[in-house]
Amino acid sequence: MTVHKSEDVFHKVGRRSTTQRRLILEVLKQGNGHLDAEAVHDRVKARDPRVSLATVYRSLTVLEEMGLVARHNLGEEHGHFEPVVGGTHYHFTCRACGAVIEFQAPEAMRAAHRLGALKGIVVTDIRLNLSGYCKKCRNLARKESGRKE
Amino acid sequence: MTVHKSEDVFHKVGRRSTTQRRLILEVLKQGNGHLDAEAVHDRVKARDPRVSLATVYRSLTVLEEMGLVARHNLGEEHGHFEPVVGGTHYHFTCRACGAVIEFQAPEAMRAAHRLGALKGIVVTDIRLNLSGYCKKCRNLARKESGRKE
DNA sequence: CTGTATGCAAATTGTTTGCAAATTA
DNA sequence: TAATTTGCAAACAATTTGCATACAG
Repeated sequence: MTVHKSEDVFHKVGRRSTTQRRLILEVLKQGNGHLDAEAVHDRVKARDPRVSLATVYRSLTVLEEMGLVARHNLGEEHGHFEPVVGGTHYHFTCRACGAVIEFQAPEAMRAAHRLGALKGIVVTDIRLNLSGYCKKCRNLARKESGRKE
Repeated sequence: MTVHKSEDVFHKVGRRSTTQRRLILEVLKQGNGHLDAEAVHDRVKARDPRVSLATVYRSLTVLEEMGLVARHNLGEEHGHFEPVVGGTHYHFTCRACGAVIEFQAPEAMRAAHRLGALKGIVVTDIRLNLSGYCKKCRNLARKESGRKE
């Protein structure tokens, strides 16, 4: 009778529901949605100082396997995580201020799948990452010709 | 009179043209196009054993800054590099055999730029990575439900 | 010659892992 | 109680960096 109590999601996949895991998931949901492991760790520590970074990583992996969290390599840097909520969306990252803007791109999906069909490929994952300058930083785009940071 | 001799590309940006840098660039151009730092190092060492991995990394960075080489995070793993040759293209990576297939996607570019215009964003870089199963491995797609590797 | 580039090894960063103790079911 | 999960610290992989030496300009 497929129950849907949030504490139950773990049991459904044969994993234990622990304080840490629930806390981490909660932090991710409340966060702006693009936290890296350390950011998650910081926020988690704020509520329970004894949670280790290792546990954060392990839990993120579990949550990812459960399909509750998605991992992104936004700026080609280290990993960022966000809770899986609504439909698929993609990311734009501002090279100047680091702001992340999400957007939908149905065309991209359609194109990708068309391509797949064309080449006999099964596309299971589409990752579309744009980068550039957001409205605020647009003006700076010209200036930045030298080394950054 | 903008000269275009290959040895000159370095001078144009105020960098020295060294044996190592030229060798690394050459290796990249001759490679299948998606080598990681170590693969580059191996191939370079085959021709000159004293070239260090550090130099490979430093040179790849330089070449990237010069726009001669592009860095990709294909399977969300570590970096892969390929020489910048023709037009823009994107990558599909097979989750089973690791094969990388390049493809064009003009629609994606158009969509991305349209989006940019729409939101007042300047898009300077589009990264579209698909993953799934190539024609060969398509059948395996079903099987893979458990842990991988 | 002057200074940038290299080699080597040590340092960093991001992430994973072994093991004993704590916790969940 | 039995089996996961956690914490801690040590292990790792990928990449970067300090410094003395080698080489390009």
